[in-house]
Order: sequence, then structure tokens, then C-alpha cells
Amino acid sequence: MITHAMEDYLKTVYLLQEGQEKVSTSAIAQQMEVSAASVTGMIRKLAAMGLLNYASYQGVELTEGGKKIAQEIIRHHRLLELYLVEIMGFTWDKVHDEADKLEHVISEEFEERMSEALGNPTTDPHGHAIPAKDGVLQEVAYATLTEVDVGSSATVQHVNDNDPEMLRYFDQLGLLPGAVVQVVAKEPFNGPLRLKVDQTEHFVGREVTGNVFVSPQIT
Amino acid sequence: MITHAMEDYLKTVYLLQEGQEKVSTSAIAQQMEVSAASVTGMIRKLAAMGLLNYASYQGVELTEGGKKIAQEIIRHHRLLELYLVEIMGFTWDKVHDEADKLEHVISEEFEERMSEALGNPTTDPHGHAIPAKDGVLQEVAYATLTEVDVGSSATVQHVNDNDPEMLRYFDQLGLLPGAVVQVVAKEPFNGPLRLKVDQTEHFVGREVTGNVFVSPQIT
DNA sequence: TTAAGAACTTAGGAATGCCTAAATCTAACT
DNA sequence: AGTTAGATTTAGGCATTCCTAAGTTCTTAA
Repeated sequence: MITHAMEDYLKTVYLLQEGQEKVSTSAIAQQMEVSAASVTGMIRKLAAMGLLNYASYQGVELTEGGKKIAQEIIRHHRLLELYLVEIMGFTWDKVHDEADKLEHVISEEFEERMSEALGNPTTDPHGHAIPAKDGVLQEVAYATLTEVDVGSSATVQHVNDNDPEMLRYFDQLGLLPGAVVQVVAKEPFNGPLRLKVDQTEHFVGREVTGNVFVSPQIT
Repeated sequence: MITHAMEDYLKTVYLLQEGQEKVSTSAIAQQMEVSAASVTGMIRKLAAMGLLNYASYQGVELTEGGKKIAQEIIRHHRLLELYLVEIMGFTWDKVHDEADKLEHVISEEFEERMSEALGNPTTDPHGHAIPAKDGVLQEVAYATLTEVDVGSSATVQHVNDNDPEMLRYFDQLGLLPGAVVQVVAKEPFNGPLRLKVDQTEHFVGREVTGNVFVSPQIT
């Protein structure tokens, strides 16, 4: 039997796995705010179930079976986020926590009815791709806004959704998926970036810009 | 901290308490499909938290605090059932199980947005009253259809919602909340009732009619 | 190449929530 | 009052999922 906790681990490994091959125990522990010892314990259980491959000290990799479950949960999460915003009228800063709880609990039918009500969407409110039913999620590894060269413009592709306060700040700045940003300047010593969004300039710290993922603007 | 299991116990005690003063351990165990020993263990914990009053072998009674939590969960459950039917297009036989899972997980905001979307309703799809926010639920103890005198008519007030198959049967018979039924005859030896619903006659077993609660028809 | 430090695992333990089996209590009938 | 059937509680266990502390392995840099 697969528990909610197991689903959470699989989801976390899946999302951390993007870009890398293997995911380390400590990366999982940090992401889930759990001790490394707890991660080791759970990983061994999931490996015994054939949901991931694991060799001591070598990191972890999902099997096809594990990926499938992770994708299912991520699909639930992102459909829920969009449903909460579009249909129920939630603001986008509140939907992450709600979706984290609901994602483990809804039925297949609930998932389907949400998807239909939303016109089978492909992107959630924060710009993340929604995996198709039984489909593969191929998330592109975008650069963060911090890495954009001074003078260049970029299009916001997605933003991290785990901090409600930061999401409200994004909203205020206009840093929404699809928005075009120009990096006017970067202050030294990890100072703020001077950004131009929608004709307005803002000075934004790097902790914030590191959570905004962009593609180079096609000029 | 109040867990999902505790919420389930409080809800069960609340619903069993209607009509009676005290609720027995075995009644709770039977309703929840759990051993009596487990019930005793949980009851002691809930009593220690001040959510119910309990003396060994004497049965159980919710305190005001316990009632409040139970009502909150029941409000969640019934709003969810109605939301699933009215807004998401579920059939009424499927919503009970879905609501049982979701009721422990949704936020206050989710509850409020559902209520608003439904126009602050007072009755769920099976005819049960939805407790008002922080309001008391006063469920009237209706008679079952089995108890109606031959020749009399009655109005369906609510039906039990735990058996999907029976709900589909109710649907087929037209035994929905609000419907008027006439008991044309009762076959002896716990035989079926001959019912007239919407001009059509049906022979319906007592296991079914015992799950339909009615008020006398005002003639 | 080795020794420190980081990363990881093992061991032992706590809380939750369920179980079965055994003991105890209540109530009802002789 | 004594017996007994049924209801209830106690005792002991198991699975889950987390923790801290201690030990092991890996990495890296002198």
C-alpha cells in the first residue's frame, strides 16, 4: 500500500531529479524539512517496493513505476492549484498549501472533472507544466532571473510557489508567467537587481530573483 | 493536536448521539468498523482533551468543544457533497466517499468559497441539513418509510448516503428528498412495501425503506 | 596519502492508531 | 445472591513515520 508520506517522497524525488541523474539523501531531507535519517529509512522502503533504485551513499533514482506515481501526484497538485484560482477564486499565494493537502486525497474522477472544467489545461498558475494523464512531464530547465545578463530581457516562464509572501510580492511587481522583464542593472556584492517590468522599474533582491525562472526574450 | 481519526470519532459520536443521551462504545465500534478496544483507547484520549465526557462502562457524551468540532466536520462533509453534485457534476451515489476523505483536509477558506458558490445552502443532496458556520445543527428525528401506515402518504426528508448502490436504486425509484410517496400496502412477514411514487408503483424491500426518512404528508 | 569534515546510515526510541486475547464489569434471570 | 452472557476495558503488539545520537563512508584538500 502506498501512503501519503510515500507519495510526498516520490514527488520530491521526481522534482529534484530534473536536470540531475541521482538525487542525494540530504537534498531530499532539506526539501522536505525532515532529518536525513528519516529519508534513508523511507528510501529503503520505497526501493524494496521497486519504486526507486538505490545503493547506499550513491543517491536515488526513480523507476518507471515511481515516476508514474510522482507524475500522478504532480498532476493532481497543479490541476488543483489552477482549479482553486480559476474556478474557486483563490488568490495564487494560497493555493500551494491547499493543493499539498488535497493532492493525496482526490479520486481519479475528481481529477478528471477538474481537468474538464478547466478545458484540459497544460500550465498551472505559477507557470508549471501540468503532466498529461499518464503522460510524461518534461520540464525545461530555465535559468533564473538572477542569471540574466544586464541589458537583456527575458520572459517569465514559472515562479516557485512555496512561499505565499513571495508570491504576493511577485504579483505586486508584475513578475507573472508570461511577463517580459528587462535587467537594467545588477548592484554589486549580491546587491539587488534593477528590473524593468511593464514600464516600471524596481530594485529586487537576489533571494527573490532566484525564484523566478525565465527564457531569453526573442527580439 | 486534533488528528483526522479524532475528527472521525467526534463526527460519529455526534451523529449517533441524536436522539440518545449517551453513546455506547460498541455503537461507535460498529459504525466505524473498528474494534471496541480501539474505540475505548481513542475515547480516553478524547476525554483527556475535554472533547467528550466519559465514565467507564457508562457511555460517552460530547462536550460543547467536541460538538463544535463535530459540527465543523459535518458542515465540511455536507457542503462537499453538494458542491461535488451541483458544481462538479458528480452523481449523488459517489459523493459520500469523496467527501469523507476531503472533509478533514480542506481549509476554512475552501469551505467558505464552496458555500458562496452554492448560495449558502442549508441541505445536502441526500436531504441532510448543513450546519451553519458556528451554528447548531438540530436534526429532526423523522420516521422511516417502513413505519408509515398503509394508505398514508409521506414526504421524503432525507436518505442514508453510505451505500452507493442503494442511492442509485433510490434514484431509479424516484425516492429523492422532497418526493411524495404513498404506502399502498405492506406484505406480511417483513415482506416488501408496495409504494406509489410519481404515479408508478414499486415493491420495495424493508432494508431499503428503512433507509428513507419521511415526514407525514400534509393533506 | 591521510586526516578532517561532510554526507550518509544504523540504532534506539517516541507518538499515533489500529489489532487480538484476556480480564473485568454490568445487567438480567433464576 | 449466584450465574452467565454480553459489553467493556486492559494488556501487549504491530506498522508508520518521525526523531536524536552515534557510527560509518566518502570526498577533498593539505
